[in-house]
Amino acid sequence: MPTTAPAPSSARAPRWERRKDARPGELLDAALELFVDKGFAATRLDAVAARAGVSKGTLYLYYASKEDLFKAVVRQSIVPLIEAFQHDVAQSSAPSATLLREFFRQWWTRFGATPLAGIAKLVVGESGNFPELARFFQQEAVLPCAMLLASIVHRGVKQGEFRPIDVEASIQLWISPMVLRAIWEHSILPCCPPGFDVPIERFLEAHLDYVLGALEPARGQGRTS
Amino acid sequence: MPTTAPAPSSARAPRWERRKDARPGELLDAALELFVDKGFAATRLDAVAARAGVSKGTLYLYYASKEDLFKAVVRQSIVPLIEAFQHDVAQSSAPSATLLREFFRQWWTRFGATPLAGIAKLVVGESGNFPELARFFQQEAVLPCAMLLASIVHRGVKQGEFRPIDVEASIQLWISPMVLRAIWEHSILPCCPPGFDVPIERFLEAHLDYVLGALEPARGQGRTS
Amino acid sequence: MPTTAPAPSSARAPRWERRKDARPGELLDAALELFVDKGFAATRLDAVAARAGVSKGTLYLYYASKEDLFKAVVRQSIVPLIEAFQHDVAQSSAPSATLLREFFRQWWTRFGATPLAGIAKLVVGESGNFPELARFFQQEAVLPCAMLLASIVHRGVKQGEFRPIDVEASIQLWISPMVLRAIWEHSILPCCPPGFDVPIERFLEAHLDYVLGALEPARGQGRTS
Amino acid sequence: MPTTAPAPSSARAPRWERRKDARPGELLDAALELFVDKGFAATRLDAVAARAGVSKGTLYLYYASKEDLFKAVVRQSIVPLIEAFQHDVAQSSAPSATLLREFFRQWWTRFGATPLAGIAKLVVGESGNFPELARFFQQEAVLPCAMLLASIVHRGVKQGEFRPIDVEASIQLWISPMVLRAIWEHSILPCCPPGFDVPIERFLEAHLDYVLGALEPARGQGRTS
DNA sequence: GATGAATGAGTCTTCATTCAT
DNA sequence: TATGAATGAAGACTCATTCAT
Repeated sequence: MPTTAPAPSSARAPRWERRKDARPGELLDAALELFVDKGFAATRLDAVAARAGVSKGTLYLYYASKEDLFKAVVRQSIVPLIEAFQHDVAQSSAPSATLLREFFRQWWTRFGATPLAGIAKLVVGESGNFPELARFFQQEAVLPCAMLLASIVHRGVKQGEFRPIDVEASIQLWISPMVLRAIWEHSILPCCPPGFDVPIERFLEAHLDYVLGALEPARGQGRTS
Repeated sequence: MPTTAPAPSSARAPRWERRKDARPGELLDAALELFVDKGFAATRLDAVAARAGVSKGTLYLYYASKEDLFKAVVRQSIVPLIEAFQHDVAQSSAPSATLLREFFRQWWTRFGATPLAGIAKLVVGESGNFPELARFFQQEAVLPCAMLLASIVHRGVKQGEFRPIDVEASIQLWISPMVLRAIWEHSILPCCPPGFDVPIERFLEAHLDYVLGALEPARGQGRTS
Repeated sequence: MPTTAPAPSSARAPRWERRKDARPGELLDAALELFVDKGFAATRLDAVAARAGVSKGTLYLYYASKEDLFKAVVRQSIVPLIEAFQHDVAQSSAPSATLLREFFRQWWTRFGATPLAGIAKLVVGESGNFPELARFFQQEAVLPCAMLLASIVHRGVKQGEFRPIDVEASIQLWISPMVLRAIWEHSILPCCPPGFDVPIERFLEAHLDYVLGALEPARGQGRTS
Repeated sequence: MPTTAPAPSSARAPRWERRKDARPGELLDAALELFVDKGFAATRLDAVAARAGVSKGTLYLYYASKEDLFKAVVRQSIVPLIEAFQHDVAQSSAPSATLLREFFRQWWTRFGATPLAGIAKLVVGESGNFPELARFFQQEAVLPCAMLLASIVHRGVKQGEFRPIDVEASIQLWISPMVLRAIWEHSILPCCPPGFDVPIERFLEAHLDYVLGALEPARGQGRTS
């Protein structure tokens, strides 16, 4: 026979590969995208498996149920990001204003522009069905960020760099635009011709302007409301 | 007609309690609560019917499908609220600062503290599955509010009451805390012992402080960022 | 138009009928046959539904799960049969030997030749997976029968019609051939060219012979074993 | 051969613990227990493998399928027991009554008190799904026993030790208590507080009493039924 | 109009079996 | 030979939708 067909033993692609270590991460990645896009109930495990390139049964080797997978997706997306953030940000002795700038810019880079933004939307949307995830999110993502921001502000006030303010209210006010913009980019925006289109750079710039303006010690103390 | 049949409207007890006219609203109310709480997929029509006090089949006399009902819930919750808001707010010739205060306070009263807040959460959560609803929401709820706020600011600037600013960015920044707080109260907050607890009054006060502070014409013109 | 086609409104057979009251019984009958034939795990609900002439979903209107259906099958097959047996048998003041004959003949007519025989086989086979059913069977079927038989024997002994014996052991010995034959006819026999073929009449005759022989008061007291 | 490879058999620890020869038996033992307890369908091969201390894949090195394993369990449990029984019992020239006693006592020792009792329950329970096993059981276990018993009785009758009787019916009647008791101890009894508790010794004693009583040649010839 | 029994397509989950290692 | 990760067909169960009453 004149054909030069390769030996059948090595030419055939294996029907599947054994990738015990890599699988959990791949599954979580696939699941994350779909859960963020469609929510818990509307995500079919078939789709997750297909996207991860495995069969449906394989999912169950790593996660005991759809709910389990869902919780793992949320938990494992949050923890490493938050830890890195806490570790890296605000460790310096730079002026508090600089730290604040850094905080918001980093926040966007690390959360707003990453899957965590999708997770925020997801947790908000599913909180009615998975309250324990909402609690987890609050404890492990929201509060750490808020505390970090609060500590920067407190330091600035103590050192006279900032004027004294209502820190708790301010933190909510200042984090909100970041969080909502992140959520928006994973929900409304992909569906719509954007009404206003403010690029993130300009958005951040304006935000920092206002925040630092409000903290400026020189400014007249209080205003009649 | 010679028959002696009694007048159908009043002569005997009706076989069913209620009239055709009141039904749609009652169904929408029941559906709204459940959709907001659980999302589209996890809401069962049985539950909606039960809450509305009708049978499952009756739903189909008024809405052709679950999706239809869902869209009706979203649309009919938004439209009247927005219309009333546009009509009532900013019709006065009061100082722009006063108008602005009024805008935010009314916003909270009319949206933040009403079912619409739940709708916002719902639309954000379901945008992946119902992009046309997201578009509708953007067009009918988000943009009108944004335009209203923009018009107030523009007027203030033109009349010299406010200093000139980046209006588009500012609007996003200033609406965000309101919207996110509204969403939060329908998602994370009901599940959690609140980490920080800032009452809505204090929250609004601080917010207005910052917004008006940023618009104050007296203040130093710009800041290097 | 010259066709005489019947009016379409009345000619079409309805897609299904509403038979709320009759359904549970029909479902149980269908399930009984299949469970007895194949056991719990190997019986598919599709098959039960098909045999009952309904769709799979209809099963769940009446029984919450496969297990529920299974338990209902067992429970509701046993109770009426046993009650009728207890009520009808051994109410007479006939000679105890006559009563005894009647007991065994009725037992076969009412149990051995009815679905209950299949249930016995089924419960025995599934006892490992459904111990509470085994307990139920013991309490509601086995013990009542045993007590009835015991009471007949006790009466006969007290009245001098029977010689005294070990009642408990005897009851087991005397019920066993009946029960095992009943089980056999629902298990091994349908599969096999029967090795020995003893018709039920001859079987009962021999059985009664031995039982009454053993109870005969005239016979020599005891035998060296 | 000049290689310095160590002798494979003893020089290093084998990568796997056991040898090919012992495996099949160990697998069968593990499978027997589980099949008897749970039946065919409800027994998972995982569980069998775990109990045998091997991996699931290993099962397939010895048995081509679950069904294969099942049949092997039944077949290989029966054959040796029956063969030994046939070989040992009824080889003597003792009085027929003694032989009969021996038969029943041995039957209990060799079957009633061994795994074969579980097999009987299993085959009865699975006969609907595995009729060929039922046939096998009938041929290889039931009939041999019955023939053995029959031959003893026939001999006794021929030698005038027993009175003439309906042998076929009697055999069924006399084997039944043994078989049913054996089945019972592997099904209902483990689940229940026993209603009556007759120890096996007393049970056998009573049984032999009746059987030998019925065979007593002295007794009045027949009885009207 | 109103009901709710009946339907059946759709999804999660299990598990016997295969096969790369 | 032994392993156990991967497969995929099969089955229980759900629930939006229909329709006889």
